[in-house]
Amino acid sequence: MKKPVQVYPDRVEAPHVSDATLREFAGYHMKRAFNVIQADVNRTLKPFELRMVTFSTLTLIVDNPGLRQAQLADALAVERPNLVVIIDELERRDLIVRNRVPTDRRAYALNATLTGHRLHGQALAAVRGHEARMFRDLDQATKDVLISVMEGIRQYPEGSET
Amino acid sequence: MKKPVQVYPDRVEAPHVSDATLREFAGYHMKRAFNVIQADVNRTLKPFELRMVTFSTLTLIVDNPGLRQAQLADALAVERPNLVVIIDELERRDLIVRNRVPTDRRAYALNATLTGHRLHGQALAAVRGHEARMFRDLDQATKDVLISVMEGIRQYPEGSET
DNA sequence: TATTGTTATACTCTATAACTATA
DNA sequence: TATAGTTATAGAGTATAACAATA
Repeated sequence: MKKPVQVYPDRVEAPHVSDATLREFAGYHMKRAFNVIQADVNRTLKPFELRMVTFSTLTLIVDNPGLRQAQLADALAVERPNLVVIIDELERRDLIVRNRVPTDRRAYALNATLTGHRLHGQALAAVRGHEARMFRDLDQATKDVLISVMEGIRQYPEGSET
Repeated sequence: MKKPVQVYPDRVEAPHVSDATLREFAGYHMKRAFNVIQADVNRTLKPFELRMVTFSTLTLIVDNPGLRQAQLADALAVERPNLVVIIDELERRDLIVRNRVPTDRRAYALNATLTGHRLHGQALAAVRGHEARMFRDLDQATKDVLISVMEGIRQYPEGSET
């Protein structure tokens, strides 16, 4: 079977696009790779009607019963107003509940329901499968290096222009 | 069947939030790191009134004179419809021009103007500064590993669930 | 005064269907 | 019929200001 012939008659322009300048930037490669990962994880979570952010949110609530929204927003690096709609969605699906905190009536303590725990267990297994798929070519040492580099970048303060 | 008991009596608040489950995922770390990078590069490009995507687009046009929009969209991994507004923006600012291709009147050949070349030169220097800032703690070997890992992930085909 | 959660809003990014004009 | 560029639209992600209730 032969390649489909792409005819570009007396084309002057290059048939292949050079991205030599962009390729020097690690940030460019990260964006491209992250898009692939994001798409794959969302595909993976689709059967559970979860997205990356709703899965992460549910995970933190499962792991930290009684968490408040402000703490959660901080842990997820999500703005408080944006978290509200995420919490709304999880609560509407009866995966979590907002409980009033008796000692501070401004705040809510967030807890996963039984349904939430169950769904989370299933989704977690699926996400682990996704992770294995995405990083199957990496030995553990390389993956550890990758994670420690990401960790280092994440902790740069906002205005760290030295 | 009884409802799960939701009692969290005299909890003040959890003093620290555990993200132990999420931390096992390289994809989670990548998201967080990429958000930091994205914010920093956009801050860096603000003086030029460019964003990450408009900078990348301008770069490819500078490096590949006469590029067509479909090739560009493919190279940037951006959908064709989304590229149109990006090209519109760059053209409105007189950074690039759409030239008709005489041999194929459906297509445009994209070229940077003198203004576009100049702005790109300045922006490129700034982005190199950003990159040095973000990855200042990495030796070149580690950075090369990072890039090759990202490259590998990026090239996974859409439905590669093995 | 400050904080928690909320509403409203806006801009960006991503994705798909369908149109037009050409090939 | 297929392709290049376009229009329209919709869903997410991200960010800020301002408000009510409470501390």
